[in-house]
Amino acid sequence: MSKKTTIYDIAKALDITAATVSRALNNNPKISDTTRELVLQKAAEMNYEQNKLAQALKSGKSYNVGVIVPRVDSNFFGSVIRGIEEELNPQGYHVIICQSYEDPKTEGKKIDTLLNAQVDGVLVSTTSNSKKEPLKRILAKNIPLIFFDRRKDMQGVSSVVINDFEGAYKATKHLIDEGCTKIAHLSGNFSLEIFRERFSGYKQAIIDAGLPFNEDWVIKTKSNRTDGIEATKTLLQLNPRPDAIFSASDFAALGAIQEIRAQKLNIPQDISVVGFSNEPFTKFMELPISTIDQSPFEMGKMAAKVFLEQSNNESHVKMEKKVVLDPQLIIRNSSLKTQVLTP
Amino acid sequence: MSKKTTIYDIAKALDITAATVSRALNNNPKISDTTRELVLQKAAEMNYEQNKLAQALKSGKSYNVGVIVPRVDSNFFGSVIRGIEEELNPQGYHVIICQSYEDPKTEGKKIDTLLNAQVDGVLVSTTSNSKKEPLKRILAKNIPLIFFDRRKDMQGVSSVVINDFEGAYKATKHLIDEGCTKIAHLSGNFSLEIFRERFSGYKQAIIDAGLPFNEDWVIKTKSNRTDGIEATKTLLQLNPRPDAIFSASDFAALGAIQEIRAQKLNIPQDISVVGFSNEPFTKFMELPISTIDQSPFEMGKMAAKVFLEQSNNESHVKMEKKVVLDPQLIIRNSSLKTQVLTP
DNA sequence: CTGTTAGCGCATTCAC
DNA sequence: GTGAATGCGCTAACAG
Repeated sequence: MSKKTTIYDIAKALDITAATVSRALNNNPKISDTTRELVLQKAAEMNYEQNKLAQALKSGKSYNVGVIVPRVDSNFFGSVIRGIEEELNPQGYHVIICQSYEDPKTEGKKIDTLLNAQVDGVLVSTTSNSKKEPLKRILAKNIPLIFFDRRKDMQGVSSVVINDFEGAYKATKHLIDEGCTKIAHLSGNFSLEIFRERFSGYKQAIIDAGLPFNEDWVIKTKSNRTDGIEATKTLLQLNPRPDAIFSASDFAALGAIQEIRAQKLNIPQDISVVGFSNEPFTKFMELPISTIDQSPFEMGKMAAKVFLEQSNNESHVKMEKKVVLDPQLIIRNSSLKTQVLTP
Repeated sequence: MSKKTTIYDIAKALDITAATVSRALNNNPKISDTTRELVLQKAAEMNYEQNKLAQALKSGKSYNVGVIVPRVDSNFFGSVIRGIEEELNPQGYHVIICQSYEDPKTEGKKIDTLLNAQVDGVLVSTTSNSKKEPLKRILAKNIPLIFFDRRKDMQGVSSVVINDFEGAYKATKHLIDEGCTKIAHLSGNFSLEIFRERFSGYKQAIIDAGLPFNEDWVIKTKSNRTDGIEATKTLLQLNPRPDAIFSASDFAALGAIQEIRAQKLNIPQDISVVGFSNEPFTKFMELPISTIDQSPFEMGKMAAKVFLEQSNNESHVKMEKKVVLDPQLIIRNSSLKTQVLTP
């Protein structure tokens, strides 16, 4: 392996100084076209490649941003990350991925190692009970911190989320429009704002429609199939029995559907179901599931854009920007009584 | 914001020299326990945090590894990345994610920027026609290069893949065991080794069973639903009609199933279907799809382990390690004629 | 326009 | 054991 060539090597070869080489390479105006050409040519010839590390140390800018998500192997976060990467890479930034595994302690650790690594920004989707201290350490260093999807109430931190209230409202309203009057709700962990909001949207839609709100019809579940099944078992024993289920998660909705069918009830005739997240499988089912799309890809791009803005903002005034994306209701056969969709 | 504290700051505070501080912080044996304690305490007190960038520049080790995948928003690659991250993070490495979008040119660019960023290793799942030059540039720098899932034939490069031949063979054999004799194959892009291997495995299983191999029953498709539908339309017009379809992709298998049902044929009675990849949706379908699991998580962990080995290998002997994971056949109702599975 | 000097923060010689 | 000096590779300030 040939040792890597530095600007000194090419300076020596051209009998000029390293500073000049640097200038040529960085399109510094204070340099003659001829020497610039010379340097560029020689650089190419010698297979010169800039050591970003040295540049980073010197400039204090690493061109790395850290992204912390609970997990990367989920459709939602995968898509968000794709959006982030797609937006940041053309700007010369690299994306460092970290997983918190929903654990606040791990999250804190990852934040610290990212900080050590001198990242230029941190984008995070928080865990259900993130500690603020590590997050504050980011701010203390004047490094842009952006929340996406799951935020925490912190001054000076921008966030990109969807309007979970609105999404839930739309879903519930849709069920009401389809003639449902006894709408149950599979809710999530209330320590996460997103689930509180979805619950509120659900409740508000019911109240706005003049329907009675029934505590018994709200069941907390984890976002998985088995919890959806269990909760639905409970719901189906109720009297009167709900005629619709709005689930705050697609996976729980899937469980609901399976349980409903196991009990030989018809969807959507007997019970309509709407999920949340637009997981890929909801579209592929034989009975496609109505759901709320969170546009994760756009969320990622938007989070990246907000970071870039913040990053380029020279002034030391902390700006706090809240971007709220509009969720989209996707109506499929699991909730469509009034007409049949053509696939 | 207080300026970040360096080893000089803490040296000054203790009236010793930076070198000593560095030694204390790095558990260098040549230092007295007392001063070490003193330094550690002061460091904590002053909120000292090591600047990995400076360390990286000095040591030549960035503790960053680059991972290049066609896309990050797929279950398979998401899981692989999770495995990689899970294995590498405890060792102090950060994972930088790049997407090639299946484009060899983009792939080359990402490789170069990763190289500039001084990554300590590159793990890549190649595109269908990756150029070797950028990949060689990695090797030329003596940086470990590991292929996973999609490899390229290159000397001195380790790889972690599954045995695609075996997977396809198992799937086809299973269909034969179930009594199918006219087995069609939805194949993928032959410029990717994985699809060539799957085809070979399919063909071999048929030959080994003494069944006739029929060219017409092999159709090239992209890994998506619509291509699966189109190909299946063609297959169903054939005479004799195939009684099974082994698809090299779950998405194409899904399309096949939808088309078969659209034509009022029964699965698996009339036609059995087996996919490939164990995408999450295959399990959730009302008619769960038999498929081949590629254990992406293990693949990621293994790729990371191979990197670590290679990285710690002091000798300049290039080692080439090939890890081949065993694919697992997952039998579900789309191909199970002989008995009914309890879910 | 170009050369000189200095420093980003750290770890590693070499002395003592 | 500890201090002094040096360099990783690059860029910026200041001269000229």
